[in-house]
Amino acid sequence: MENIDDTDRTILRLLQSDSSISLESMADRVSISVNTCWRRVKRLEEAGVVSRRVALIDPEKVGLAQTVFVAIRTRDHSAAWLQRFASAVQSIPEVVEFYRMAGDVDYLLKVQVGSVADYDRVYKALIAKVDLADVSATFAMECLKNTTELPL
Amino acid sequence: MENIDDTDRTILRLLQSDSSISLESMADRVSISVNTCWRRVKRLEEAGVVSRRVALIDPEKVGLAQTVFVAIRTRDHSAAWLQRFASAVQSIPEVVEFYRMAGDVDYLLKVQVGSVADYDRVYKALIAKVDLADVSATFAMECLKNTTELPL
DNA sequence: CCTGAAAAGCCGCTACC
DNA sequence: GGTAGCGGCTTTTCAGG
Repeated sequence: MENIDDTDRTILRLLQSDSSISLESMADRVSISVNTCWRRVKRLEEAGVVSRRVALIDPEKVGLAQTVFVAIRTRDHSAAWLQRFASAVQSIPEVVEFYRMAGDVDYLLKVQVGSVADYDRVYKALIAKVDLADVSATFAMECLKNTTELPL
Repeated sequence: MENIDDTDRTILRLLQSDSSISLESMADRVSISVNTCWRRVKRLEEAGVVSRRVALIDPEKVGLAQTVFVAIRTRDHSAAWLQRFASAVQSIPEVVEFYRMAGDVDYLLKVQVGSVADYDRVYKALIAKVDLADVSATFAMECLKNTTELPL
């Protein structure tokens, strides 16, 4: 999208903190009419700035409070291999984030599971699918912050 | 919450993939009445299983596509220091995730910014606030997956 | 063309069976 | 757990700047 002005930014800030807010109170806060506010929201949605509306679930309440970061070094660096590797990792639902990195770690995964034993299952599933040079896991002891709100 | 059955899990799966779904189509998919479905959703919300409903924003569309992971080793390990450190880091909006880790890295941050130069500003703000033994950043080159959906 | 007001219709919510 | 009605919100339409 070309133009995102301050009003849009305020709208986005409100929506990413609570998407169940009514158009009326949103319009109030932004000091525009309900209608104009509605059009802006639609425009932001259609442009893909707002990519989706979701419910966030408390990991503790569903027994998935263990976060594990997995640093991976690969043996093979060909495009074809990467393709296979990427789709294999993406299809694992416990892998909630997956990045190709700069530096000596090639890939970084964030895995969300219930226990260390659960992680081990994911680990085994991972190494069964692709050949990896080095896989090292670090476990989170405590989550001090975890937000989906971008700093707009 | 005590009891989360398969029906609840299906509801949660639907909600965390698209919270704008109507109660009607949700009830259909789960094969229960609209009323019962509504009651279940309310119950899950009140129990805090559904912690919030938010809009997700495409980082690329707002110029915040640079993800940086920051590994921190601390000098001081007292409870008072941790308190100060934690609230200082939590108040930085660019820090979207923040974990105390097991292993030789004490803390891991995920920082969402627009550029490497932006990260440098966050870095400077960070070290200005607290005394740290070691801060090392790794930059993500490509995001292959990033979901808020837990593996239920 | 864009904005604001107001009407129409749908859906969430409640109350009752 | 089901049904029906009310109320509020989204969405559309229309008039004015």
